[in-house]
Amino acid sequence: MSSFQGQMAEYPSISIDRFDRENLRARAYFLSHCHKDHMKGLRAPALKRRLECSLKVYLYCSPVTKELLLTSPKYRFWEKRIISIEIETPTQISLVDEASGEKEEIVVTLLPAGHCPGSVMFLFQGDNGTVLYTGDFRLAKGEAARMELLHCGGRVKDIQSVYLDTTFCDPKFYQIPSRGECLSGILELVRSWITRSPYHVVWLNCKAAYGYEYLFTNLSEEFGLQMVQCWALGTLGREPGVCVAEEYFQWNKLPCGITSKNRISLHTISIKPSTMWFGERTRKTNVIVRTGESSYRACFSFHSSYSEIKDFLSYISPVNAYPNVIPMGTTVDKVIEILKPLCRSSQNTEPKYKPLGQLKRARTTHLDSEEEEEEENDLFDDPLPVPLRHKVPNQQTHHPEVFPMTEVSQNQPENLRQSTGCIKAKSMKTSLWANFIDCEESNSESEEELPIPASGQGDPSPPHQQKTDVEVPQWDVFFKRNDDTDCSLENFPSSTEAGGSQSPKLFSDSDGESTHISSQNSSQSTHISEQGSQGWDSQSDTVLLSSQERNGGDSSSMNKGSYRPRVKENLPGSQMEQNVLFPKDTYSEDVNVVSSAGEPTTVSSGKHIPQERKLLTLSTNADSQSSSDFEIPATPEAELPKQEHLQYLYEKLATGESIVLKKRKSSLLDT
DNA sequence: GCGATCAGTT
DNA sequence: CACAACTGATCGC
Repeated sequence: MSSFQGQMAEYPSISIDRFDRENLRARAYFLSHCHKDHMKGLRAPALKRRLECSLKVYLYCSPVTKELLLTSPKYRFWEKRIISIEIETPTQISLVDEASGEKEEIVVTLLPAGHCPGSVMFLFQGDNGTVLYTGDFRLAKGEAARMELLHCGGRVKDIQSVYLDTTFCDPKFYQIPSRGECLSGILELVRSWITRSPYHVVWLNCKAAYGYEYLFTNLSEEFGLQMVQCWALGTLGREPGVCVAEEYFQWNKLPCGITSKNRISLHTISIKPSTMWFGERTRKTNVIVRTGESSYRACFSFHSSYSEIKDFLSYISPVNAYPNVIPMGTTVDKVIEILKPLCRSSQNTEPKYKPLGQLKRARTTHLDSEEEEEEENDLFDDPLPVPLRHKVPNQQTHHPEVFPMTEVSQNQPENLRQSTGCIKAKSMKTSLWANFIDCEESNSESEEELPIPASGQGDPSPPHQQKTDVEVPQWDVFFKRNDDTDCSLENFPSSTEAGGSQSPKLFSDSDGESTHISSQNSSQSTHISEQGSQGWDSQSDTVLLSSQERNGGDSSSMNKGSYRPRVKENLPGSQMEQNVLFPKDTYSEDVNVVSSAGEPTTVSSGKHIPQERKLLTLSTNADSQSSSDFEIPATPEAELPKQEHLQYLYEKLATGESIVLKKRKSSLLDT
């Protein structure tokens, strides 16, 4: 649970993930992801009033987060005041103090955080140095090294401070199986069960949180599963019997495998995702643990493990690191004690490790007895004793295209945001729950862990530990841009007035290297700031935004076709598929049966379901969301989505409306 | 009645 | 096992 208070020492005029108290005075707000503990005060009357008075205050977040947020009526008042910023697109924001007129420029870059759909880290660059706020994150070892925009000229950027997700920053959480490992284990368990008969089903018993989309997507892809969602919090505005084909089972009986009124008995196992960890020396065991006759716990984590945190931080090697979270059972001091040795300041004062080779940037790496072990540490495997570890090549020139101002995504069809049943859902809640808990809790916490798989017809062999890393990303998609020599952001120019030249229309430098958009005092027009030789001219991929007021109406023309998203995390296909599986929030009434062949079917009575299709029952609570920023590699044939497509995806992601799941990802681009 | 907070639950 | 979110009780406005 984040205990970050919202402000960073270097840039106190902005607030991140906190919107109360001091933060009410912020010049700009940032939201890393849509989890409640990062949204404190976001819909409080105090902030609402502030918005009404301070027309230049905006909230910046990823496009997916924006959609997720706006799907809830409670946050709808933000609609005109949110500016979504594309992932990995450095964007300049003018922070204006409305009282004094004082202005500060800052460049923010959103980096995928791998925590939940839309989750990002914020990299801020400005007069007070470069700082990184991670929000909540789960990044595998080495992933920071693959993030191009954490680098500059082939080196990791000079980062002053990192505000770090330290949820598992405790040696007891030394290792958490990777998503790939966990997925493999779950896949195997699911496979071993559902292949037994058409009536063997799996109930994925997820708690109220979104972030499981990675799991669902992969499961549905792997098995072409039909998925029936059990919206425990009452998103079903229908009679239970209507939700699922009658010839199969009674909706409310599904999770427990009780024989349906009419005929067929289902054999159900429940799989409950939960975090499992392993100490440094602990032999990793199975990522699946049997907890009962027909219940399993499967490893799944939204946060980086202790070793992943250390890998991340030591790679970034900031001057300072501040914990955003104090894990249970530990103290701030203990966490800082862990973080400190990974920071540059510490290494400089007491170098524990003498560099043996060439460094592009002075950076020592300490030897931590409890950490340096076997294959986990790749520090010394490389030819150079202290490898740079960044994998950003000296790319060929890739001229950035004109990035439009990103608030264009404000222009969404209202109807997409208006999910059905948001009012009804509430009233259905009770009865649905009643139906639901009617089932015996096959995953009850009281169940003992069963060391030996129970026998019987329904007994799947426990899957073996998975060693395969199924999540090896295709990193080449990261390397297409060329800004190798583009370090200008590291030495961010002093906050100069954007200066003379102002043009009413979007402008792109002739050499394509730099496009700067800055909205000045006028709320009606957009101006180009010629940055001249201030260092800006080499800032490819930088979008300039102002936190000042813009009218929504003028932005649409800015977007059309001019923006070019990165492939990496914006995999439209996977988002779409995830979307299919995740009707949005409490506002969706649909129960979708999704077949691999296509037509997502809102299950209604009498709909025939082919027998050979398996059913995977998903139970989540209402806030489950679509999509994921997880390490889903780009499919080789994936194309760059167009702006319209992306917009469509973001909307769908947030609303969770049924999206036709055509054959595979690529086809989704064509909707 | 609403929101904030805390404790307990899942 | 934690996490994120929910529920209910309490308190103050």
